[in-house]
Amino acid sequence: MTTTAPESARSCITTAHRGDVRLWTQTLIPTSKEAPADAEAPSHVFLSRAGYIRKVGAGVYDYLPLAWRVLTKISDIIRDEMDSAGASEFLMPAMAPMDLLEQTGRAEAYGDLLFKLEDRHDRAMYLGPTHEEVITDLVKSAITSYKQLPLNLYQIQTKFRDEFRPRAGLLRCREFIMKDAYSFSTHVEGPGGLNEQYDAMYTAYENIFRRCGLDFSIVEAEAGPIGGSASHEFMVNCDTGEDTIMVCPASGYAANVEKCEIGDRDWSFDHAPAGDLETKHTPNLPGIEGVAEHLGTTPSGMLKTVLFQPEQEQDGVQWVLAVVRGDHDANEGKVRDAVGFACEIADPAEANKAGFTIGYVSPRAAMTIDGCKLLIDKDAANAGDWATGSDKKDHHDVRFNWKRDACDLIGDAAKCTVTDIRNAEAGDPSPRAPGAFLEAKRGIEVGHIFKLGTKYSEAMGFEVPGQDQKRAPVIMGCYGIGVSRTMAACVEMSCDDWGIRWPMPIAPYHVLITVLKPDAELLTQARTIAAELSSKGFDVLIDDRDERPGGKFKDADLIGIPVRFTLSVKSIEAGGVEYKLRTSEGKGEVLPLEDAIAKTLQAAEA
RNA sequence: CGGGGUGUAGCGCAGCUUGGUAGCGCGUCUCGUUCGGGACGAGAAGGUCGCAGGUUCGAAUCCUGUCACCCCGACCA
Repeated sequence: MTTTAPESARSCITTAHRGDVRLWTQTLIPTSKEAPADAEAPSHVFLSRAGYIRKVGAGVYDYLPLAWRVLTKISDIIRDEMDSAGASEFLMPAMAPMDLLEQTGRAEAYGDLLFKLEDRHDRAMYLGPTHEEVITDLVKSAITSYKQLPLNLYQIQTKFRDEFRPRAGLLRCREFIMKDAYSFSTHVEGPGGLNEQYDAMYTAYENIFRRCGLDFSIVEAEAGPIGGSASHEFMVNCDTGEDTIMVCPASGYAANVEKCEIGDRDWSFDHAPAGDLETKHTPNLPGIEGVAEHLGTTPSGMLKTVLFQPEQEQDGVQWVLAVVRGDHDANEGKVRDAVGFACEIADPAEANKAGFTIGYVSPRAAMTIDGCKLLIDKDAANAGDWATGSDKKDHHDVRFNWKRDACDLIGDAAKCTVTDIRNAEAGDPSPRAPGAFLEAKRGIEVGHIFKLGTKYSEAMGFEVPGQDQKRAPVIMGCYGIGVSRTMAACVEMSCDDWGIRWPMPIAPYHVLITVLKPDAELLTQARTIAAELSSKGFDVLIDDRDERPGGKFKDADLIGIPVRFTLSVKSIEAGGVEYKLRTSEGKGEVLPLEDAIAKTLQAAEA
């Protein structure tokens, strides 16, 4: 059977909407003078006040028409670039049976972060925080040969994560919109391999965030299970960001502080003791600053011994003691890399039972307690005059000297390693350029790409036969963009005291026509101008409300449309419309209509 | 999950100590005057004071429980 498309459909070869014209009174833009009491972050305040979002519950928001237009524009850019990079859009369900997550152990790994529910037959279900299992299950059933790979599928969908503490409006919510893509390959290197897929996504992401008009950095992130530099984060640069990124101005190296390497530092245990080891009473001093002050030193003169436990049993190693300078923080990922297996901060009760005095652990505990591995940060492997815990409650030692007081340990390579195990800080030597120093910046993570490897395909038994007729697990990558977070991050990046300043590409409308006194004549004129702009592809919002000028101007600044045309009896008498960019100060200039449109085109090109 | 705090009109808040007619500002509606950067006057509507118990002649207020929300911290593919 054949069917013929109706005549009207033939002219509709594209559904991309450009050149929308909308009356303010025709849509819902509930602006307000005051923000909700709990809003602090600029994006939260302005998106609320400007009528983009509204809180439904903790970390759950309505996206009102203006917000939805922004999200749609971001999504369209994403689709365009993902499609160009060879990925295909599809859609998975938000809800899935729990046994999928149980196959990979993530039902437990996610813990309370997972929204769980039961259906009427008491079957366990969950709302997807991400979709590796669902897609692996799908592709496993559909892909039966290496000839069908590589493949990259993506979706734009609502995700659910029951965050302990949702905060800052859309920046950290429990329900949010995410683009997630998954690639499948039979090999890593070469054509069609994981690396090629990954690089294509890297480029697509660069294009996406650039086209959205964002100021962003690409940083190395905590690596996936494959290891190496297998993960990058895309960060919107902005001082209010939650994440810290480290950059080397000389080499261009940039990394999340969690992951950032530190350049080489000199260290040596060959320092003469400053005097006899002495144990001092330091009661009721919880913080390291307090202890340092009591002992007449500073945190940088102290050793901090952080106790880790292997996540899984390791032969011989039950405890990992990470020693860093008192003013530094031990880094879990670096500790893992140094010992070669995953560790977590030790459970205090278990540690105390094993003989550690949590809060007062010294490196020397490794000498008396079985199964200890000692890691010493390079900055802690120096000099001979440290203050440390003394393995006794409310006591610290002073004038600790590595060579004299822990000789057996530092001489035993099996038990003790000196390496980089702390978080990088501003001013640390760059790992890529000798003589250069790291700088710290703040950012908001809007994209993250991973080389997953075979973690999920192995757990779920997804293997395909290769050309050599051997079955091998498929190699995966996953690539996420927080769509709703991108919108909020953009506001954080680009706003002033009065409201939002959207970049042209993702602004809900390109031009706002503020009709000062919306009588029939001016409104007709506004529609004519809007039609003209629309024909050039601009989306136009006409403020036709019967409000006083002051309120309309305040609202115009608040909602942040990049170009404002003001239409009034005065401007018409003066020969045209008043043209003003949201980013420019003052009143704007009255121009003949064609000049104003020309300027708008210019602004769109910029 | 630890610590702190808040639930009263659409939004922001007072009232609670010492129980007795539920208030203010903004917003909304009506009328009038205004009209290029959040006007002025007059009038009006709108709340079972988070919920459930208890004490009391009487509870927004005191007691118990519970739920929701927020802040700091911890945590965060």
